[in-house]
Amino acid sequence: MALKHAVLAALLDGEYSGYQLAKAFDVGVANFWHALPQQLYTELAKLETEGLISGRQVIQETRPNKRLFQVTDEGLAELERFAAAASKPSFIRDDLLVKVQAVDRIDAAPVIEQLEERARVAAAKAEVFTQLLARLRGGLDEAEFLARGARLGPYLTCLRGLGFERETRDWCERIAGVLRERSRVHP
Amino acid sequence: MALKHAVLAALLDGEYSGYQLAKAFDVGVANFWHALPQQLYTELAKLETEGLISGRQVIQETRPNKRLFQVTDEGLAELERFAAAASKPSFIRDDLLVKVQAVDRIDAAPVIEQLEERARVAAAKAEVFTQLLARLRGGLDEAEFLARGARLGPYLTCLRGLGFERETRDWCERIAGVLRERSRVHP
DNA sequence: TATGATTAGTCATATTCTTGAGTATGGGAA
DNA sequence: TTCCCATACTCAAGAATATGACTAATCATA
Repeated sequence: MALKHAVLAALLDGEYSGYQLAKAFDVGVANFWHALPQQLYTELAKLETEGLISGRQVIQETRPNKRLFQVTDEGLAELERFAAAASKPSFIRDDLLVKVQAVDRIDAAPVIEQLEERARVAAAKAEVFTQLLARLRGGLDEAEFLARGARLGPYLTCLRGLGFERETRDWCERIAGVLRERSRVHP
Repeated sequence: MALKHAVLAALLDGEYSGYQLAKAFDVGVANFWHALPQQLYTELAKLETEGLISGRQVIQETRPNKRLFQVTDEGLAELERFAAAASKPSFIRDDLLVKVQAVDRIDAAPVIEQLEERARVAAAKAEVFTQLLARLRGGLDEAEFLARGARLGPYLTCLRGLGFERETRDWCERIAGVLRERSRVHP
C-alpha cells in the first residue's frame, strides 16, 4: 500500500506518463521512493481502475503515443487519508552495511573499494540534489522559500535526500579510510 | 539473497537463537538490516540445510528449549563471496517522506505530528546507538578503537545507524518547524 | 488468581518487489 | 546503412517481505 501513495504524491507535480514516472523513480530523482518501470505501469493501471487517477491519450507523430495521468479528487482524498494514518519507522537496508558488519572476518579490500565507489555515487547524487534545490527555490533564498514558496513538498523531500547522501558519502569515506589504515598496519 | 547474508553477518558475533536474532532484527539493533521473526526462522532453516550455519539444541528447564546457531566455514566463505560481489546503491523508502512530498496539497497537521513523533523515535534510537558504541569501545577512545579495536564491523555499522538517526531527527524537527510556522501564517 | 508479558517457535497466505524477456518506432552516430 | 539508443509500454514468473493466526510454558503484576 505504499508505492500507490508514492505515485499519487509524484503526480501532484503535474501530468506524467508511465515512462516519465519510471525514469524519475528509477534514478530516485523522485528521491522519496524507488521503483522499476514494470511496477509503475502496473500501479498506474490499478490506480486508474480505482478512479484515483485519470489518464488521457496523447497522440504523437514522431514517437509512440503515450498516456498522461493526473490525480483525481478521489485520489487526493486517498492521499489525505494515507497522510493522516500512522506509519511505522523506516529502516536502513543496505547490502554494503552487511559487508561492513562482517569486515573483520573477511577480506576487507573489496569492501573498501565498494565504500569508495559508493562515496562517489553519493557525492554525485548530493550534487544533483543541490542543483535541483536551487532550481526549485527559483530566485529566493532558502529561508524565504521555506516561509513563502509554492510546492514545498518536493523541496523538503529533496532536502532529506541531500542530507542522506551527504551522510552516506561522509560515512563511506571515513570507514574506507579506517579500513585502509588498518589493512596497511595489519596486512 | 540479502537477508541470508545479513543473518550470516549477525551470527559472526557469536551463537544466537532464532528468537534472539528476531529481537535484534526487529528493533533494528542489528542496525544494518530489519526482518520479522517468521522470516528469520525460515532463513535459519534454509541456511542450515545449505550447511552455511550449524545449530545445536539447548535444553532448558524453565523455558522452552531453543537452538543456537553459528556460522560454519562454508558460511564464512559464502559471506566472503558476497562481500566481493558488487551491490547496487540503497534508496530511502519511507511513508513519511511520501506524506511530506504531498504536504502542500493535503492537511499538514497530522503530518507535522508524525514528524515530531518520528523525531522523538529517532532521538531515542540515536541515544541507544551512542550507548552501544561506548560499550563496544570498552575503555578506549574512538580513534584508538578504530585503529586497534577488535570486532570493528558492528561498531562501524552502528556509527552509520547513529548518523542516520541524527539526520532523521534533525530533518524531522526542522521540517515540522517549517510546516508549523507556515500553518500559523496561512491557517 | 486471573491477566498479560516473555520465551521459543511454526504454518499459511498475501502483497510487494525484482528479474528477464518482449513489441514497436524513430533518430543519431559510425 | 547498419547498429545502437531513446521513447513507450506489456507479460510472465520468481524471490523477498509482510500479515495474521497458532501452540505452549513460565514469570511478574495487579
